[in-house]
Amino acid sequence: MSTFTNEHINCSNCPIRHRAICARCDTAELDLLDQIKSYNTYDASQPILWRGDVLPHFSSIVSGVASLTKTMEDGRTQMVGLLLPSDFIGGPGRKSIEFDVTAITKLTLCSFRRQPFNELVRDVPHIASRLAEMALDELDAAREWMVLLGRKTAKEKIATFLEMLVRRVGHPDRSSHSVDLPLTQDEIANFLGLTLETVSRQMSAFRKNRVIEFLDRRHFRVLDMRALNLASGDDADGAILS
Amino acid sequence: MSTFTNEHINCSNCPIRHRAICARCDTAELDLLDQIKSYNTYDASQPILWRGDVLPHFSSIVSGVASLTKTMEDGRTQMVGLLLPSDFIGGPGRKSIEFDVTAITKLTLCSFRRQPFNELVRDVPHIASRLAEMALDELDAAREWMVLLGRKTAKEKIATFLEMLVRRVGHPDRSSHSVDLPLTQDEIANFLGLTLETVSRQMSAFRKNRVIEFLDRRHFRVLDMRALNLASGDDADGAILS
DNA sequence: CGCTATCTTGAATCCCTTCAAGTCGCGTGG
DNA sequence: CCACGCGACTTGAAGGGATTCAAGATAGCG
Repeated sequence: MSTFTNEHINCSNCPIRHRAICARCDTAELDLLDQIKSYNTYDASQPILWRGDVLPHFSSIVSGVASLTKTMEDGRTQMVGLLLPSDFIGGPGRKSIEFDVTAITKLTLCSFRRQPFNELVRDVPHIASRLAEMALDELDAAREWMVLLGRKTAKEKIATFLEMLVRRVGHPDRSSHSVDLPLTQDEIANFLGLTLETVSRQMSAFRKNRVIEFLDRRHFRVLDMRALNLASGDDADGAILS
Repeated sequence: MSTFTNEHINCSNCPIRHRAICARCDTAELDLLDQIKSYNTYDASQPILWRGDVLPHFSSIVSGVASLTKTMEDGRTQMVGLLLPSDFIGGPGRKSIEFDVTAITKLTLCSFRRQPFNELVRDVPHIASRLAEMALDELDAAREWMVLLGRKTAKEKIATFLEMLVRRVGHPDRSSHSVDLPLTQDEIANFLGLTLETVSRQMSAFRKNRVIEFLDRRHFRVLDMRALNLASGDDADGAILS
């Protein structure tokens, strides 16, 4: 089970205060949210929700990484979302969830009770419009990922994935700092629609060509960002090479 | 260019009145929308927007079918959305669009001017919350499609696609009525992350096995819904079905 | 220091793609 | 009226990129 945290973090110190559902709320609106919120923490690899589960909360990720996956009857698994801080789970008019949610790293959620949260969405435009905006951002990201899943080669998939990691969890000062790689190769395979062997082979190829280097299994550094960009297939002149 | 339609359809007669962005609006709110709306029609195959275009409107599809696609530099194309009546284009905080939008059939859009629409989203909770809900529905659908693109075989992709058509554009009285197939096999291939040859082969296989039959190129009938459900990979055993 | 999860690498296989050569259906113009 | 042309679809054969199967290497942790 998850650990309920009595500690009631003050919103003004919250690391996702200006990116999450509450981004545009004033102090009065934060008070309303504060009355219905609670915190929960999960360990790495811990399941949070199963497909079909009733959603007791609308939750925001405060820290850590979670995955959204769907597994077919024969075991084939596809990750359909990588949830990072400020990403959310649930929504108005949603009693249950369609996917499995799993903590990938140690995780903290800020959760709002469903019923009163729905009322806030109904009554507070700052929350409803921010939620719409965030859902549309996620929708664009999901559609971009559909291009990767449907049309990119294994090499392009890996390059795009590494690029995304650098952009989303990398240090602002790009190449000189190491990037955290929170996923195993098996999880990466499920994210990219590949097998773990193919992920290993492509990663090794990038290592051999000195495009990336690994400090340990969980940390890598980009040595040649241009090569990575070219390999991702998203670049105009990327098609000319490779 | 699109044809501007002077005809000002009354919202109360609108075919998508209870499914679109305006679904929860009262008459006063409809009046606000009415003041900033206009209608446009497009011919089949006509481009509506290109990737990167400035979005002058937030638009709802009133009738017809449109596609949302992304094409890579070397020509590989992936459809990332099939827009049917009540689906929308645009959103608050979106000045431009990330994908190409094309009319697949003759199409009618109901469009709201961007700036005043954004103000309505900001001020009218009925609109903001409905928009959030619709965006979340689209997000779930996109994630479901990611499973198809990442993990399903060609046969499963075709079966899932046909199932979806029956559900979304088919007659309520399932098997006895023909279903409209608005896409060419090339477009289907781009939707499913396949080639048109593979689409043709799999369709032929279903035809030979008498799972479906074609009345003409644009209309088919499902002869064996159970076989289709089994082939889609979504059901444990195909047992529980309508 | 050994156990186990994770990752690597090779070889064979397979599903889908690619390339090629048609057929089909329909609107148009001679 | 029907031949023509063209877009859409079909079908076959060859090829290839990713998977599958199978060992083994590595590393993180007790």
